[in-house]
Amino acid sequence: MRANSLFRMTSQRQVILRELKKVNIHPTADEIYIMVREVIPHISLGTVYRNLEILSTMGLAQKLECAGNQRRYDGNPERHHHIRCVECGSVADVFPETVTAFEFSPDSISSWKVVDHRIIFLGVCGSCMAGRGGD
Amino acid sequence: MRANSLFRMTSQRQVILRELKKVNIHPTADEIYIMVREVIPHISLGTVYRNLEILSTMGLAQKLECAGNQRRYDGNPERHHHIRCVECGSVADVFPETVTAFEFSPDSISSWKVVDHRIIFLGVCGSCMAGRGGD
DNA sequence: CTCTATGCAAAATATTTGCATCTTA
DNA sequence: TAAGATGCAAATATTTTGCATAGAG
Repeated sequence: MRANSLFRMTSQRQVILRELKKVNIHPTADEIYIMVREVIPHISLGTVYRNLEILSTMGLAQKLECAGNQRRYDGNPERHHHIRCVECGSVADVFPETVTAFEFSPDSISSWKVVDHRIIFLGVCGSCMAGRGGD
Repeated sequence: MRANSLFRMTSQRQVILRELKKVNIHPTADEIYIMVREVIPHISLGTVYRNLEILSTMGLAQKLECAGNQRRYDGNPERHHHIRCVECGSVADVFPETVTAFEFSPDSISSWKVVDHRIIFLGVCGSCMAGRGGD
């Protein structure tokens, strides 16, 4: 992918983006591959990886800052945070409006130019709490 | 690794922890492997992976919440945040004292029990800024 | 037409695991 | 001396890439 590429909107790319936007589970590349194959049976996993990368570059999706060991993708390109279940690993969205009065002193990292930040909340999701018997 | 294991402090485990604590680059398993081999030439990469996992379980080190594609480890088990360079991928510490007046309304994630949070700052590190010609 | 994108398969990375043997407690 | 740990190598992911061909603009 060159710096000045003109990206084309192929049917594969459209379907990958549409399927990614349909779900809120922040799927891995492999999970997206499975979803997209329902629509384009002969699509290859390589194409899925390449397109997720390109869609992120285009600003139409995003690679998650973090989600355990495997890379996950988010069809919502808007800036937001996430919460991950420490028991089952599921990931949900936390929108910035939720976070109030957040400030930090950039002096402590003065040799850096701070551009942005993302917050990862850790918690226990509803279904895992239920599984624990409401603990 | 069983739930009730009694962990033993082997020389490999000691050296891995000591080398990990020496550096502040938040190394990958492979980088730790290279450092430890200076001391224990015949150690295996599998042992390094197993011990990093166990040391994290023991609370003597931690796996980083996030650091791009490869897993990274931190010899400082205290709770703290990180900043990652968007250009070169290097990771530095940001201690919680830096972050003031941080609050969020847990209502928006009411079905979850929020346990903790980590902040990932994104920025450009000193050397990448220098490389850019001060931009 | 030109240049990007695709499918396929192989390669490159990254991490985990089985097993015989060694060590710690 | 029993249970955990190691080294080695093979097995598993996971992600990237080369190449001939197809397709978008």
